[in-house]
Amino acid sequence: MDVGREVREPPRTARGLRTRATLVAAARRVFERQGYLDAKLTDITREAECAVGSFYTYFTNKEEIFAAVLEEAKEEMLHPNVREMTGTDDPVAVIRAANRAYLESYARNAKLMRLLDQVAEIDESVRALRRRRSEAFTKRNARAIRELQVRGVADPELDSLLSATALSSMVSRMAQLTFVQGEPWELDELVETLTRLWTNALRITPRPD
Amino acid sequence: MDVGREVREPPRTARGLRTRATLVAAARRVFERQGYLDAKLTDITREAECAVGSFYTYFTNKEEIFAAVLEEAKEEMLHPNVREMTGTDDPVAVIRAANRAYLESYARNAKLMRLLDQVAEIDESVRALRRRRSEAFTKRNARAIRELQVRGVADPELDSLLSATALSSMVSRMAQLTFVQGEPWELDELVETLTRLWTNALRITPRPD
Amino acid sequence: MDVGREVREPPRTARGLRTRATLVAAARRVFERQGYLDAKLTDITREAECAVGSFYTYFTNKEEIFAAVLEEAKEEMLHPNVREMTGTDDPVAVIRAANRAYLESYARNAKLMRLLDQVAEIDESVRALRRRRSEAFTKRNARAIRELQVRGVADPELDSLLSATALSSMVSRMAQLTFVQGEPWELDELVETLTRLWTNALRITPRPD
Amino acid sequence: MDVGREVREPPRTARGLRTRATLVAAARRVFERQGYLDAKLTDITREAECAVGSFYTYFTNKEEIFAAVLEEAKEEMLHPNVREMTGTDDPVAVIRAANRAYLESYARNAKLMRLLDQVAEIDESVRALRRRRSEAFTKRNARAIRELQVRGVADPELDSLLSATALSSMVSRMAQLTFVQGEPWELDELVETLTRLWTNALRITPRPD
DNA sequence: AATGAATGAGAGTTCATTCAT
DNA sequence: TATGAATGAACTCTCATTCAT
Repeated sequence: MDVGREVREPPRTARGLRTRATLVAAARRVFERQGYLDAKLTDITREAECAVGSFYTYFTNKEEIFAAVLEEAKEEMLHPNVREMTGTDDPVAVIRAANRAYLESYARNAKLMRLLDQVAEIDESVRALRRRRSEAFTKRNARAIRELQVRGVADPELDSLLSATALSSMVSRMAQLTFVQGEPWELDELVETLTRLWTNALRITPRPD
Repeated sequence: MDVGREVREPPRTARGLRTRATLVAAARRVFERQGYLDAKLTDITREAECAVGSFYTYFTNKEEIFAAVLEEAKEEMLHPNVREMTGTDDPVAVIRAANRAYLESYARNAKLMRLLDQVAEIDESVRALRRRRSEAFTKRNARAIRELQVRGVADPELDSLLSATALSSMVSRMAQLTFVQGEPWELDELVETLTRLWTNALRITPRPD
Repeated sequence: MDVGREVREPPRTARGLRTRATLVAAARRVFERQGYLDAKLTDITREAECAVGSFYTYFTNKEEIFAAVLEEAKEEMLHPNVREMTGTDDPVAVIRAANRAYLESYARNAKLMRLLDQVAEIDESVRALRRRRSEAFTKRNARAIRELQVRGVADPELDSLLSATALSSMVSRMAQLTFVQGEPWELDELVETLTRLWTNALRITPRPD
Repeated sequence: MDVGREVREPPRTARGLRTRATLVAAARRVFERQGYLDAKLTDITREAECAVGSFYTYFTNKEEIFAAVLEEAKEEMLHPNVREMTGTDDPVAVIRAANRAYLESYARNAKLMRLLDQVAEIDESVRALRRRRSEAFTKRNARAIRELQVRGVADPELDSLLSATALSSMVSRMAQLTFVQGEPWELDELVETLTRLWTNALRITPRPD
């Protein structure tokens, strides 16, 4: 995960691939069950039903297998590009769809998201990874806001990037509170309120036509 | 910190009080410098220039001294009741003042806030403490929103508690991004944009009078 | 032993001094019994009847306690300045006395010398230590040879430093063969033959007076 | 290497012979580069570009492949019988030629000699092998000394075997200091001084004829 | 109250050797 | 024969906690 760390060679045989995959899957279960800190290497190898030494055939340490777990789970956590999916131009509908998609994805991967929160507090490189991902998401939102401003349907006074960051923060933090911390909001309720706050905040006006 | 944990008697002598205070101060420095996890008890006693054994005269473990550090720093982190301070009834001015006060306080205590983030990921009781504090803050905000709705100057469609939570989340997360993660926003810029987003989101209308 | 290695603080109490000394004595026994490589830290603590952790109170690793063993044994291995002791000016007698002293000291410390041989092959810093010690010895001998050459009683063709090194090497290697490798030479026989070879080699002539 | 150790069958196929030879050559490079102790079996197989398992087809352990390396290098390290080569009867010339031959051979094989030193400290059987070799050499020298004594051209007081051992030790140790430890003596200087010390030591007198 | 040495469970890591393919 | 993954005993080192002084 860290730069300059020696990395193990990838397995050359089918058997090796299988063992490596078993270890990554076991690691994910152990991490989600016990948290990153309390997960010991032996917990992982016990869960994978293999010898300690086998761990070191594929990974040099806990960070590295955690990186592998994230790599494995990458697709599960991707934010879809909602605008294209919805096939509409109505900004409110697009924002609503995006919020819903984000919240549903968060709910599905709640355990992993919680894990990411924990590790991000400990490991600089995970923090960086996470920042890179959310930056991409935020920039897309900032571009969308700018377009709305140009079209004259959003508050032109707002800084688009800062606003996108703030509103994205609002949504992601609410997702965290709900699906990780266990605050008892309903998904529909969340989607509606967050969408209304978001569109109000941008002063999105009903289409003039 | 956790319920049911045996807790050390408070010191009875002046000397004891002094040693305890030295330890708490040293612990804060060590925690802020190394983070909670990397802070070893011996680091704390070395920083306090006292023997390891003395630690156990006042605390049973690291969690307990961390609780003492938080207790000590409580006042520093309080959010003032801005409405009373500003002496105005203009909701935008009040919100702007509250946001500024919050952000300034966060900036002042950035190291401690970062520490809290880290420990909250690890220790359930700190997570609970933190939730209690922000709940109090959020409820005050929810009440204020309700009043504005009653007065007819805020969007009546919004759920006041959920909105208060969401908007508070937005501000606190931006504080974290700026003062802990190091995002390069300016304080004034932040205050203005967040305040505008917040008041827009509530659709606060200019006073009818 | 190595430069730049963090070193443990010396003990502050009598009890600490005692434990440290116990460990060093135990280490010497274990090293002499099993050799440096086969001596495990746990062998040393078991021999010293203390916990593993106590080892690390005083030493950071095996090299460091080995250095302490050498430090402790330093005096035992010193080469006396024989010339002053013999109180004679007869070069043959002085050389004989020096050789005897050296061989007797080697015989007394045979186990330690063997240990030194072994560790010198492994640890650069021990090799350096050893070179420093024998250099001092050799330089003294070179000076003595030069004096004899000046007095006209030794072969003036010989390079004094190279000759001193070679003849010292001869003696020390014979000591090693006899007392470490177990070659069955008698001490007296060794003293006489080495002395005769040494004085012959320098062509020390009977005093002209 | 040790008696009673199970030894692998020699390879039966050409391919097997090739693999074995590759391993021995690789082992020598790895040993000379890293030293015996730091050479791991995987280092050797990696250097030989073959699988770990193949190692065990030909050797049972590290000692055995080291023995094979020595076997391979045997001829390189042989001490020629100089007397026959020089074709002269002048003892000084013969001794000079022998010393030069020895030192040149040592210089050529310095890396291997250093390796031998290291392994001899660790492995009893290598120590024995080495003793056998130098004994043969020493006995030849002792015989030569005895002849000189009989011919009346060498000090008759000296024990021939002990003297041969001592003088050989002197030369071999100087070779070690120079070509392994890096003492900066010149080859010619060494040859001359050692030869003079050696002939002086034996009190070799100019031929009476 | 203060001291600091003693403790030892527990974690990470290495690597010679085995073995199924 | 060749391959390289699998194994686990063995070792080093850490550090919270105890305890005698």
